[in-house]
Amino acid sequence: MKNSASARKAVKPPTGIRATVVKLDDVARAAGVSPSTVSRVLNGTAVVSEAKKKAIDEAIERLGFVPNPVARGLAGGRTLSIGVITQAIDSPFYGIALRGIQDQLDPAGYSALFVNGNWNAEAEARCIEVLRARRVDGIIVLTGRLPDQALKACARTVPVVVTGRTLKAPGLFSLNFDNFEGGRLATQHLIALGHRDIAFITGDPDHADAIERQRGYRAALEAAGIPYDPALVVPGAYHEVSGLLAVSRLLDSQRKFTAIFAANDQMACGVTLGLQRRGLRVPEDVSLVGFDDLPTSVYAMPPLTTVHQPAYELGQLAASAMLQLLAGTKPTAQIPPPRVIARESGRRLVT
Amino acid sequence: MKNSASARKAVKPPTGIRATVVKLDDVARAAGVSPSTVSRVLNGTAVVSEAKKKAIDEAIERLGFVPNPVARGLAGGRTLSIGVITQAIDSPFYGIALRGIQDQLDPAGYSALFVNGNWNAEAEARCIEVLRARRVDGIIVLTGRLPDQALKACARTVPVVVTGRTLKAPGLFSLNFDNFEGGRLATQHLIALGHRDIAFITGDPDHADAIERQRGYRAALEAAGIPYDPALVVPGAYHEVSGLLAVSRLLDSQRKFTAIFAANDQMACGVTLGLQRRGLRVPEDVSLVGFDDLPTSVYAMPPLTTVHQPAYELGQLAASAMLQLLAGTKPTAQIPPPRVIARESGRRLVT
DNA sequence: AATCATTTTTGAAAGCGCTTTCATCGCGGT
DNA sequence: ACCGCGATGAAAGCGCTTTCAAAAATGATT
Repeated sequence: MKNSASARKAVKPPTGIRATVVKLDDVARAAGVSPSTVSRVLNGTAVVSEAKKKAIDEAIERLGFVPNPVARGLAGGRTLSIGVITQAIDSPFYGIALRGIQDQLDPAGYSALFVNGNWNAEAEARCIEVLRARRVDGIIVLTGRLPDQALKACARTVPVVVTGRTLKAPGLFSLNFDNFEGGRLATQHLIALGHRDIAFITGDPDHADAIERQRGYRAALEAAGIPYDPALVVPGAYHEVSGLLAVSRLLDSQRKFTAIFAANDQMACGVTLGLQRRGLRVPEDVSLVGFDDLPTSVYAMPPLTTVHQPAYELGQLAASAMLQLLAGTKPTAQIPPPRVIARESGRRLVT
Repeated sequence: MKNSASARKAVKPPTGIRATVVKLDDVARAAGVSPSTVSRVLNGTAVVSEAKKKAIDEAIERLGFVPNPVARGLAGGRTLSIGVITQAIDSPFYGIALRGIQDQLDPAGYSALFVNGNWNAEAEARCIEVLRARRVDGIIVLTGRLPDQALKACARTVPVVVTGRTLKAPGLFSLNFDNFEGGRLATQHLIALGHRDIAFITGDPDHADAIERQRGYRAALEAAGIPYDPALVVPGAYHEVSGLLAVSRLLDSQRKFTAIFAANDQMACGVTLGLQRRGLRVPEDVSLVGFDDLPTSVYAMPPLTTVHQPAYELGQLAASAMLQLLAGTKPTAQIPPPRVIARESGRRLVT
């Protein structure tokens, strides 16, 4: 019987450095106060006399005490962790946003817990369950397909920040980028360069932003008095191959065009390749505009003209809105408006 | 006095849906057993009679009980979460590896906690502290700059899987990609195409893999009897701009070359642009080979010949090795060997 | 200056939901 | 009837937060 005990002892201690973790009680003893008081200064839950506060702070410092987030989570509720539902952690666009989130959360002592929704409402619902089970203090949903209702319901339990849609509800803050305006601007840019036969490669029609961008395209056309021609609009799916495919469909259709607006940079990338495969060059033969302004787009061949979308800021704003929600203040963040970044893939039409 | 109590009650319940969470005790009561027994079947910690086991499973199912990971973490030790130290969550290469990790961990019920080391040993050390404070069950370190010693020390407390280096220690498993061979293969490929004046753009010299790739470059040269010329080797830093800069330095040096091997795809991307700025084309004037085989490289202009590095598998392997470590079995995973993917950026040298 | 009613500050103790010892209870073997 | 063994339950935490009540400090009042 003794053996098993000593065996366990022999297993745990080898922790190497600092096997014994300092806990709140140690601090309390060292500072000559009760654990409750330590907890109070730790959380700022109540007023504590200057003297004790100082003694406690000192003890914490001296002992190198770090509160155990797990215990805090169990006892208090707060786990100092924020769940982030991303659709694909390896997406070039969202990856940047995630970094923005982390950079904002870290200094506040919060950790982010990323889960992948894979553009699938059901998976997202499961993600929410996982996050709730883990007692996250808040949930940030990057776009996604969860019905608005589900989000609102969720927001009743835990603060929620959602991007990619506009939604009002208690405990819920939404942050939306003006995709319509972005699409309009991109198209207008092409029109200003003298183009009139502008093809549009749509994004995945399941994404609200894709639809908005297309609306922008139509609006710009209309404003310029150019009739909307469905033959110039080909469906894409937001990834490179779909751009490649789309452009070859476009070429096969025989409908003449001098410019293409692709609903995102990844497709624009595929478009360039598809064009080149058919002996057409960007921008000599066809002008091309993308959307997103991925970091790689600067180094595309040719460097891609595109609509800048502030992914990093998006993440930062979402995270700080969450922090505000948690602090009880009403977030007011706004995503900066879209703007087109003219590079070399677009050129004035010479007749 | 009563007020404050009722006030609190009035605040909590509005939880909306399923305010009352089912807990282990409820299951125990429903199944007519003690909490201990429920815990036992939950964890498979001890043998439980078929009858009770069935009753418990049924109760769990019926009540929709989900164990609280936070409580488990506090009580038992296991938190079912794995810390992952990544250098930059938005890196195109590591992003994919992260997905591999998640895809492997999720079905096992584990969650990944990502923290950024930013290629900085100090930051990584802090990451480890954070992860330990959060009581993660294991730590996966993707490359990084932490000294081997630190990792070994850490492995004494918690299982560690590290990539990008080869290291033996108890509780530690390492997974390394053969960068030397990759570099050799890439160079050899160019040599086989008839090139002899092959420039090399190095990666960040602080990364072990960068050095290995360069060693591979030299080895291939040597094997082919081509003298190593330092004038052909220019420093890069693994990102696009550095490729751009490197190539212009190369061009300025007047040293003639017919091919370039860039230590990663991102720099190759910058190289293409740099070359084009000087009126040179890939592959007509210069053949180019990259390293990594990023998903975007297929759609580069021209599609990039490169050394394939299995990022996704890397993540998967690391994660399953961790799972094995946790299960007490010795992981044996191996990263598949490098191979070059010939696309259009390399072409036979015509004299 | 002494007294009493308040308001603050503080500590004791009861959890949070689960795991894990430790002791107990049956039960077959001899 | 006695020993040993496997299945089970009671109870003691894990490290912290939070309630509740006691103690100390404050101020008003005579």
